[in-house]
Amino acid sequence: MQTPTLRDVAEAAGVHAATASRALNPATRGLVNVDTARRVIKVADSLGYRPNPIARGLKTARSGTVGVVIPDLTNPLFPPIARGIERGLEAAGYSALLVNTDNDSGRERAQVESLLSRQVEGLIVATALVEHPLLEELHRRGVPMVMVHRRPDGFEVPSILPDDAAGVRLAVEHLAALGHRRIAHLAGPTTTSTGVVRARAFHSAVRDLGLDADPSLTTTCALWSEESGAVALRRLLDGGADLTAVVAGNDLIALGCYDVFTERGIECPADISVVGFNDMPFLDKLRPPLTTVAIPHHEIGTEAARLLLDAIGDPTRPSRSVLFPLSLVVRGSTAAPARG
Amino acid sequence: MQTPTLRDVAEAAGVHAATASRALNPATRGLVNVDTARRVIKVADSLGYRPNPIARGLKTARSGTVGVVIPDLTNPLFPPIARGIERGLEAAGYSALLVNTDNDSGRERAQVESLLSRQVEGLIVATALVEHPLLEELHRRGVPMVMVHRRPDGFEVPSILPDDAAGVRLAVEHLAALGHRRIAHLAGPTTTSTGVVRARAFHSAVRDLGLDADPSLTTTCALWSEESGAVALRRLLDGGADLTAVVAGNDLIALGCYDVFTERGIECPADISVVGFNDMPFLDKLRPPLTTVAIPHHEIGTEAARLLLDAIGDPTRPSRSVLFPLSLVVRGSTAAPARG
DNA sequence: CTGAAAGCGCTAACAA
DNA sequence: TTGTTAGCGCTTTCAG
Repeated sequence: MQTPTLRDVAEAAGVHAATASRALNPATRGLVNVDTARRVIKVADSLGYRPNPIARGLKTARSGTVGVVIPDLTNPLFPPIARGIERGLEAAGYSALLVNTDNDSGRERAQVESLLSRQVEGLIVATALVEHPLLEELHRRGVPMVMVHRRPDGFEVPSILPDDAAGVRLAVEHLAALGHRRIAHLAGPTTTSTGVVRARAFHSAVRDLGLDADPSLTTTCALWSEESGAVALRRLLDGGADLTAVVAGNDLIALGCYDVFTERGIECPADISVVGFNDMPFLDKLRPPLTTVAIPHHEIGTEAARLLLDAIGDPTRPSRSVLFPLSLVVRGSTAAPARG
Repeated sequence: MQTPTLRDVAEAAGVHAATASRALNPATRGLVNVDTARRVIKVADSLGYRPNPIARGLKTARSGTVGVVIPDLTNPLFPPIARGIERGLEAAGYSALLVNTDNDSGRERAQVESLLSRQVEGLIVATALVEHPLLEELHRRGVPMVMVHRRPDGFEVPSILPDDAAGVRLAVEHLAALGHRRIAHLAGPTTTSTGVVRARAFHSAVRDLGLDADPSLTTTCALWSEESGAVALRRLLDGGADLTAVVAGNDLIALGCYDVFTERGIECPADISVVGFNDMPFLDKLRPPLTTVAIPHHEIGTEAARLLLDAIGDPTRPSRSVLFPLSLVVRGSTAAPARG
């Protein structure tokens, strides 16, 4: 015999299926005689009854699942967020359906449709390249939604963002405290909001701290990649930039700097200090271990889950966004400048 | 109006819902007049009809989903496997439901139950610590299943395994070719099949190649972790072991060796060469970049998906297992020994 | 080739 | 407090 159905339980307990349903559902248990309820529960238990959420979903249009849209699971940023989300959901009895989009808007649309047709009750979207029309359409359709690491510009959706500006400021303050005055910034692509926000924050931090605000100390990377970072630093150095420290747009860009150091015999941190951003895994294994700004991915995930559950519970609730504080992880790649 | 239902389509096309169903389902389309079918399809298309897989699943007990059970998504081993699985499934129109178990057998059981109750048609299990009873029970229940990176011992389940033995042999051969004769092995935990298999392969490789088969050159790590690796290497060194190279059970263990090198002023590869296993991300960024055995995770995932789809398609098909060839990625942590 | 009718497992009125 | 009756959206006999 296959997994027993509600009817089997009802029959075995000598009650009607509806009564069994009520007894088994904590929310409606109050409507049922305490003894009957107890009996039904016992029978269900002994039969190993598991409610079929599919059948339930068909009736209630609720599935107990939410969709999590991630551009690329192999990017170490996302797994901790995904785990945080799972953790945040499980207390409420929800579970997450993860999908990869590979940053392809066609795939993304298909995946989202598939999630929706599986009756997810809401979406957590962590994509940077989300195609706007899709998001806006979903929002109009009233799909509960939370964005992670990105805020849409046209409309109001709750979002969870790392406080990039504060993070960059931490990095610059740290370098300034060590005595650096000529700090360069290898900004992330201007096509990403993150890149822009961090660059802007860098400039205000430099200004506020009264450091050398030389425009020739800033350059932009074409991609968030090691190779782009290397290219950018070479460009700066070849242009004769006089710098003692670098704030990289993210860790990969910082890794690119390491490559240039090796290539040109530059000592880090003696000649140039470097700060990354993200605190990817294994950064502490580099030589020197990379100082970087850490993002609490797991907490961000948990919070995203909470916001989404809130939105599902009360769709009229005004959308609330949260900015997460970051912290600086000081390792070996930063030190006082060797020269004045 | 919400997403249109089959009835809406049928009505708009002037046919009965049953006919519309047949026309829309490629498998039954033959039973319907070609023109009618065409018309229905056109109407469905123009209405933006999406079949509700939940309703369908209720009837057919098929859901188009498979469950993927992963111990820890933040372990860089697994994301590429997950992506491979997704890729392998998508062609067949299936999608994957990912769950984390955190290596907790209670969680694992709960997650698997939840997957099953969501009508997944099969399971890809990548857990090392899978509690046997669960697996065996699932197997008895006839749940189609594929194991990744592990073979159950009591019963027959298709599994995809990296050819660990061949990988270890590659590592040892590489070191032998460089002139090493006294090679140590920091084995993974004996509680894991991987740990045991690699250790055994190490010993036969050493023997076959006529190297020094000194038992004092082998030790076992309590965990697959950096810290355990460091502890193990210290133990060997403190015991006065005379070695010029180390084959580590995996990359994390190799990283532990790096820590000991730093701690004790040992030069790598000049004093001691190290080979890892897995080719985690960013190993090329270490100083020195780690030579390691690479596992084709993505391909393994794709193949796992294929095997599972096969098993779902024909549950009687005899279970087939595949051993995946590995390759050695030579980087800077291995070189000829400095002394004879 | 197409329609009618039943039912997958569950829940939500409504009635008793 | 419990049972009856529908029906979620779809597929699948079974007739016609």
